[in-house]
Amino acid sequence: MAVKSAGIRDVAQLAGVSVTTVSHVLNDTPNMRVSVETRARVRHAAKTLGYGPNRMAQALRTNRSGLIGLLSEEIATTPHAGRIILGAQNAAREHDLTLVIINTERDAGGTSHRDDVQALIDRQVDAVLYATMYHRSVSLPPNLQDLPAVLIDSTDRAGIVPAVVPDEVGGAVAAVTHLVEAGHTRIGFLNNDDDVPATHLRFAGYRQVLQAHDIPFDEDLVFSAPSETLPGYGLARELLGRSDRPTALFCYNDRMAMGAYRAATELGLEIPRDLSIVGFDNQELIAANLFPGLTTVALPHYEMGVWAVETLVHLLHGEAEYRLIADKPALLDCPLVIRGSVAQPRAN
Amino acid sequence: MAVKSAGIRDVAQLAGVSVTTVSHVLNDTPNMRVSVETRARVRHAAKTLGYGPNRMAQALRTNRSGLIGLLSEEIATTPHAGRIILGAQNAAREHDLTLVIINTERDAGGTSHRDDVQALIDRQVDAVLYATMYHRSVSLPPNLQDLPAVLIDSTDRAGIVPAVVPDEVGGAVAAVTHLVEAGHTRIGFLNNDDDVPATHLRFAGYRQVLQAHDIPFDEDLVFSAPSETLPGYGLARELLGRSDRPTALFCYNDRMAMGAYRAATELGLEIPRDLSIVGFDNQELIAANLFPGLTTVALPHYEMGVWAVETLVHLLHGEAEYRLIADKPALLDCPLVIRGSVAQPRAN
DNA sequence: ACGTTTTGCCAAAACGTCTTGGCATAGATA
DNA sequence: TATCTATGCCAAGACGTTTTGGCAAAACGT
Repeated sequence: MAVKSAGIRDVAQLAGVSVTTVSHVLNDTPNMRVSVETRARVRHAAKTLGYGPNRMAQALRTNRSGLIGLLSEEIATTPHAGRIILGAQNAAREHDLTLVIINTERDAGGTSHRDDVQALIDRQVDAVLYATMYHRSVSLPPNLQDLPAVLIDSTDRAGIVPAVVPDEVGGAVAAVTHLVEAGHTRIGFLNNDDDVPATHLRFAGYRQVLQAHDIPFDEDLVFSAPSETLPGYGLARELLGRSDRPTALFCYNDRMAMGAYRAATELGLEIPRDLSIVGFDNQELIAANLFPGLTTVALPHYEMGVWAVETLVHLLHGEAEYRLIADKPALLDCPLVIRGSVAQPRAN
Repeated sequence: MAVKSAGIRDVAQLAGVSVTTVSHVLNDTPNMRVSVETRARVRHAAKTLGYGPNRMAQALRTNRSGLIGLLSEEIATTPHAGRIILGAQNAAREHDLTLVIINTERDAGGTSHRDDVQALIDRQVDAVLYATMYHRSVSLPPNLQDLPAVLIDSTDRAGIVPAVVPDEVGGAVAAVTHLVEAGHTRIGFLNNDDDVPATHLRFAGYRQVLQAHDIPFDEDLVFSAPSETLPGYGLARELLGRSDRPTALFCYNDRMAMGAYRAATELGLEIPRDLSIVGFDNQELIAANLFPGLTTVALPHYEMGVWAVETLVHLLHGEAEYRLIADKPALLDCPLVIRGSVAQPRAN
């Protein structure tokens, strides 16, 4: 079945040179001394034999496996992880690296995470990507310091490892600005009640926009609850039932927005005529399938995957200073995705 | 940074034996001849040094990399791919194999898929998993025959490669039976209109249940449209607007079911009191977030990932005959996930 | 006591590549 | 012409394992 493929020796023989020369030519060894004709002959021979280097032998000799490990929480639960993988994979391929994936449990106690990292180290990965399911601050397993690493969607509590996270504030600013520019001034905010960065940062973005537009902040317009559909429904029900109800809602995430849709329907409010809504996360399955489509903010999962791999490559090539990058987490843009849930407020 | 770890030589030295002996002991080489005491000494030495074998050297020597490639379509688009990855990864880990993932484009023309397979071969994977995004029949790139392979969620048009797919008929039977057992006899079916296996098989399951329960098949209760929310809404609207409307709906997938929910709401039908609905796919984001939760059929993505890896392992160990397995695709169970969208039909 | 088997261990080769330190020849410099 | 430098190439060792074929010593059989 598996056909034994040509080795460097076969190429050497066909080209009539030594293996040394073949290696030099195919690797473009800096300041090698091989005549132009010989190079051509070698390249030709390699091509006709369909030669590809044996990665294992290469790895053994050079001590670089070309593998990079992606440690990802809960791959299954969310499409987000998928986009990270996709971005990382594409970037890796660009640099002739191979992505190996290990799933890890979110809140596994004890040495579980350390074991996962160790599993990757045992497999000779050159570096590791550590991706969490949502933006938060983590304390890292100690053995992660044994090799280059980059954090995705989380920051190192100790501030030692480079990290990339979404620009939550910017995303919230984009969302709320969109509402303000449509003419809204009474904008409710259905926030998450977990103590995670996103909670505070999206709220900060919300306030920032109000202030920039001289809209007074009204704390009666801000409610918090677990970031699920049902609590979102409950909150929206309450907020929209009031006589001085807001004309627009900014929701912590798309699931809460989904709940708000239901509340609006039940109260006889038509979206976006009577109520504008903006979500966060751009969960296609929800946002694109609601009626009307939910205008929301996209998280840059794909881009974070790419960024992380690119950064690793720089690190591995020694082109970048580890500490320098680790200093501040990189912020990636959260673009607004406009669908159909925002309109001008109805002239009373 | 990366600490150079102990090699087999260090272990040998510490234990006072030759590397040969160490290798034998640690690999449990069949009918090796090493005294019990020596084994203990070697094991102890290995442990104290924290020895782990260099996989690259191992791979080079044994010509087995321990890598298995997962070629997956459109990782990003769907959580389904995530569950396949998760299952495959867990099973791989169980067998001390490492999963490397390559994303491929769904309908990429030309030699694209062949190139993807080649990329994996070039990376010395021992075998490959080929996963498609939804159940269908494919023609495989020729170089996939150069090494063991298993198909996930698709079948080989040529019938050469082993495959595992969901038991669509069984799933549909479970869904419709659930409705029948709740007392429904007028059950509408909102089907997909693509010519893919699932379309025909789920329909077959639907008919099968009717027949088994002596319920006459009424073709006016079966509608087809693209399997999206909006078409689902349209179909449901039409079907439910009629005077002799069905008391229950079986939907091709959860998105169509989501559309049906909306139609029901607009027509003043309360789910499940006035209308029972069963979906297919168990897309958590939709099914768990609708009101009430959607009873639906789960696809065995995780299980297919596991099955595929297990099968590969058997193949690699030569414990199973390739042709034998390839003969018929394996069918995996599609269990019913009961939430809140089914009830007895209302006594008129 | 002598051959034979079994037990316990090891030396050395091999896997396919990269890399160091050469050695010739040709051209340049004196 | 004699020396020096640059050019073009190669032999051989190393990376860390596994595996083959052995060799002593101990155990066994007669």
